[in-house]
Amino acid sequence: MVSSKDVAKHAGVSQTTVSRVLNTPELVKKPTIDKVMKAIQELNYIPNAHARSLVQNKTYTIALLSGPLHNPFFVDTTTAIVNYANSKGYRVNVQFVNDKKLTEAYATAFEQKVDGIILSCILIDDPIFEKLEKMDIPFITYNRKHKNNRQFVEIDNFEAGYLSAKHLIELGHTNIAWVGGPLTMSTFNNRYHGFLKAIKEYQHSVSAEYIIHTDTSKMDVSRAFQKLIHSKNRPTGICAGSDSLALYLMDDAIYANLSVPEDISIIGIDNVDISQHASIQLTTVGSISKENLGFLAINKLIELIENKKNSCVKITESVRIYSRKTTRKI
Amino acid sequence: MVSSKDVAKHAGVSQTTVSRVLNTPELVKKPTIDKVMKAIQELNYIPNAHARSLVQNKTYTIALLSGPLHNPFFVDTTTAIVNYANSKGYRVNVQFVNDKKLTEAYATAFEQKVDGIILSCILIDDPIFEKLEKMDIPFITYNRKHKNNRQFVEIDNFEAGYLSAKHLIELGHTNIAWVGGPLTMSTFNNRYHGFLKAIKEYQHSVSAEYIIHTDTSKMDVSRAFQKLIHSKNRPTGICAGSDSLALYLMDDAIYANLSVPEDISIIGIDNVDISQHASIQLTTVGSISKENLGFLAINKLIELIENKKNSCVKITESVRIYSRKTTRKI
DNA sequence: TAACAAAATGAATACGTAACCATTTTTGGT
DNA sequence: ACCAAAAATGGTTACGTATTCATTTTGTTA
Repeated sequence: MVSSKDVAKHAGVSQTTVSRVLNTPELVKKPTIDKVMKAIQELNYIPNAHARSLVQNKTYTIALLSGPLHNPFFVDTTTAIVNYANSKGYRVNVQFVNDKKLTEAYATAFEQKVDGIILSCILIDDPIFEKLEKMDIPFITYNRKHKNNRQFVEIDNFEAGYLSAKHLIELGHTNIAWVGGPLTMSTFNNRYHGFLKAIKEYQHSVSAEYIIHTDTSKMDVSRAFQKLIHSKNRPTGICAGSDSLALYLMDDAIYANLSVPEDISIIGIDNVDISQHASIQLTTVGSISKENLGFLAINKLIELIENKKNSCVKITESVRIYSRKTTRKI
Repeated sequence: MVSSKDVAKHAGVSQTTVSRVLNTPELVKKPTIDKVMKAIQELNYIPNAHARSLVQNKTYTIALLSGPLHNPFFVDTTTAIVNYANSKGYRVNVQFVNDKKLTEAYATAFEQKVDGIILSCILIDDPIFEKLEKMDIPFITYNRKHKNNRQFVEIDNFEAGYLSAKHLIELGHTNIAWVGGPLTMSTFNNRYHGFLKAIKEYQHSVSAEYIIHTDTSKMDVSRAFQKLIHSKNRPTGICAGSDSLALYLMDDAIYANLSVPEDISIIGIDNVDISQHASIQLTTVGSISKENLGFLAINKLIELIENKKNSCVKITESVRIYSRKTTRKI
């Protein structure tokens, strides 16, 4: 591999000068710069980022621990995160974490000595959190958060759940189901409690007979759906804990020969990009702001990295209903 | 930052021994291992991957230059690539490349001294190709390929285009449009020529009045669609150059109050995961094999990296029709 | 032209690890 | 108990860069 020493020799200067040409050319005479640049071209020299990291203790690398892309929420956030980070000169190490081997994912992130970590997949009570804090690397969570989280970006999950239920109630639904993910995740937890609040507000007229907390895999959701539609008192509307779940439910509904929303209304939360597609037109609750949650988070993370200010970043975006075609008056 | 030297001092051994405990523990006595491990725990030591890279000239990092995730094809491939690479102990540096700043993307990949590069975004005539070869880093393309490509994984694009047109012809369509991406990309190029072949085979009875090669952005596709439906002789079926384009076209069709497939048939190519969703059920052409194209490519790339065998990898997967709900008899 | 400041360059070093070679300790066979 | 071989450990170096400090060259002023 051709190194800066090789370039130096070839150009008849010191390695120091080569380094200067690349980093502080204003300290180098023009003819010297030319000589060195010529040598760089001729030898096809490319500086080694690892060696630089070693001496500068700065890697220009960020670890992203994302949920899987079959969840469209993570499609949107991953895009926003990677693109913004790249535009700021950072490389992004991506891992798609299933909650099983989270620890492993962290390990590889730590070895890289990344400048920062951005993650979604953390549980309210996750023991990994303390390890993260010990690392003394800036990190931020988006979407989900830990109970002790100091840096996070989320939507107002409680309000989202509340608005979701209220939307169906106001459309006249009186038997509403909840299908959400594990309550160990802050998102589903808060959304569910928001949902409950709305139901309770209308307790005289509305009931939620079916509350299902399921795993987020397609199969588990299908199982939940089957349970729902074969129940004696089939709900007329389902509040899904996320758009991803809502899409799964729509899939199940259609394959069960139920029309959405004619036979059953479905509402999601997150307002993922794909929910707007004409073939889907999912009614959902999402951030008022157009800024993607991932963008907000990576933005703040890079600020933390570069300013080293220990300021707390706690962002909770307001939400609103995006009323589309998967819910209807009853 | 705590280094192996710190651990060594704390454990009363040499740095060499610490290194051995982590890499070749079979060469170290049990009690010594225990001492060292204890020190590692106590100091919360994590080895520095960059330093290791420097001395071993091996980074366990792969650069992935993918197309954007709003194209569902890249959702599927990115998932497959990242997950497989991680399972093999490789980190993946992801970049979502728009064709403008491709060069920049390569630059950062090169600086990382990655072990290998996996990329989709390359043009048939791309000048970057020679730089890539010069780098002497194993690389492989998936989906698209360069005219001189030695390592690639693709589907049989010509056949795919052919089957796509043939499908509509056999359904009785006689006025069929083509909406594809730039012919500078091997995919669209071959698919288009396959399409043409089918049209020509039935020349007496079928015509393709509208051939549109567009950019792949939503807006450009919409423009193409508008042109099509406002034409004097509106086609009854559209062969889209990819599922991504097909989905855009479906979106446009529905918003233009045209039913798919009642008013217009649309067929894609790629058989992306989302095309199976009950709300979409896109008829498409895709690989017969269940193995994702990205998986095949990363698999081969890691083989190339680890065996250093210079064998050519040229994989062209056979394709078939996946007949769903967006095309109909006429 | 001398004197001195400023600009330009170079030599040596550190970063954290693995690898190589040298040395010490242990083991096993007589 | 002794010796050779094997096992275990340590000292030193290299990887490729940026940085610090020292030295040389250039430019400016009296």
